[in-house]
Amino acid sequence: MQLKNHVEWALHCCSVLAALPEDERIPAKLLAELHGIPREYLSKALQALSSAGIISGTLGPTGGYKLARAPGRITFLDIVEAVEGKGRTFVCTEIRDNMPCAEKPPAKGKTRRPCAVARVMYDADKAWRSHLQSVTLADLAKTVEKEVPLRVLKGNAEWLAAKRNA
Amino acid sequence: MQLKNHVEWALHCCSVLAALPEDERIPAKLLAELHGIPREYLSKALQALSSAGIISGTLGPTGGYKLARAPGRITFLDIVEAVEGKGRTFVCTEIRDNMPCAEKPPAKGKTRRPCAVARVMYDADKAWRSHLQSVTLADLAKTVEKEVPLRVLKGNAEWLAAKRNA
DNA sequence: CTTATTACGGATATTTATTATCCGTATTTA
DNA sequence: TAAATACGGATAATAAATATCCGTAATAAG
Repeated sequence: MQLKNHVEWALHCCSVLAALPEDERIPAKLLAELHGIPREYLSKALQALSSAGIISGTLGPTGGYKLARAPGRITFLDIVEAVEGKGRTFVCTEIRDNMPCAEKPPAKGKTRRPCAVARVMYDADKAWRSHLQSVTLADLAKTVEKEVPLRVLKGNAEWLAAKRNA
Repeated sequence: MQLKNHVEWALHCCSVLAALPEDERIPAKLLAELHGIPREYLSKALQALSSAGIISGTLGPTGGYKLARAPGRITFLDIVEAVEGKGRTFVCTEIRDNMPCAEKPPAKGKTRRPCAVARVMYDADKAWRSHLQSVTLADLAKTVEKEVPLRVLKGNAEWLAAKRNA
C-alpha cells in the first residue's frame, strides 16, 4: 500500500506556492519544470487541488496557480485528501456475513455497528489523519525557512522570477 | 490508496485462531471456507503470517495453522506488517534534488535528513502504526466476546469442529 | 509401505489502479 | 487577433493487486 506520488508533488507545489508573494501566480508548466516532474500529469493533481478549493487557477497569459487561502488555514490533510480521496485506507468487506452462523445483515437502508476488526483499523486511520490535520502549510514554511540554506531558497525564487518574465 | 484485502483476511483468521483451544489447528482450506474467501489466495496471506512468526503451520493430515504465541503478544501491527510489508505509506522520491538550485545529494553511503514534507508524512505514518501496535489479539477477543451473540460464537465453533472431524 | 492430507513455494494469468500523454475547449492578457 | 493558460475528456502504458495452478516435501493414519 502506497500513496500515489501525486501526494508528494501536491505537497511540494503547495509549499512553493506558500512562499509566493500575495497576488502572484505560477503556471503548472513552471511548477513541473521546477520539480522535474511530468507536466501533463502534474496538471491532474493541481486540478484536484483546485476543485477542492485549496489552490485557485486563473486562465490566460500571466495566469497560473496560487493558494486559495492563507497557508495557516491549509493542512496536510486537506492536500492529501484532495489528491488521494477521502476514502479510508482499510475497507471492510463484511466477511463476517459469510460465516456459516452469522447474524443477519441489516435491512437495506439500516446500518450496523462496524465489526471489531474494522473499528481498530478505522481508529488507526483516524490517528493518521489527525496528525496530518495538525500540520499546516505555515508550519511547513517555518521549518523550511529554518533548515534550507538561504542560498538555495533565493536561488530557486530567482529562477522562478526569471522564467516568469521570459 | 487502499490496504489489500489480505489484511482484512489475516486479521479475521487470526481472530478465529485466537479463540481456538491450545494445541488445536485449523487448515487453510477451512479458514477460507469459513470466511467465504478464495482458498489458494488466502494461503499466500497465511504463509506470510507464518514466515513472520505470527502463526505456525504443520504438515500432514490433522495439520493446519495455530497462533505461534499468546494472543496478548500479537498486535494488529504485527499482522498488518506481515502481509502488507513494513514499507512506509509515503515514499519520498527526493524531488527537491531536481530543483534548479538544489543542495548536492549526499555522497553514496552517506545519508541526509529527510525533507520537511517527508518528515510530516513519516510522523503521520508513525501515528498510524503506533495505534495498530497498541491493540493485541487478546484485546480484540475480549471485544468480540462482549458484543457478538453467544449463539453465533458457539455456532461457528461447532461448524468448525464438525468440519474438522468429517 | 502406501495413501490421503497438509503447508509451502514457484510460475502464471486476470483484473484493477496508477502513471502518463494527448488533444479540444473556454478564458484571458497583450 | 494571437498566444498562453486552466480545465476536462479520452486513451495508452505500466505497475500492483487479485487469483489460480501445480509440483514438492512432510506427516498422520490405515
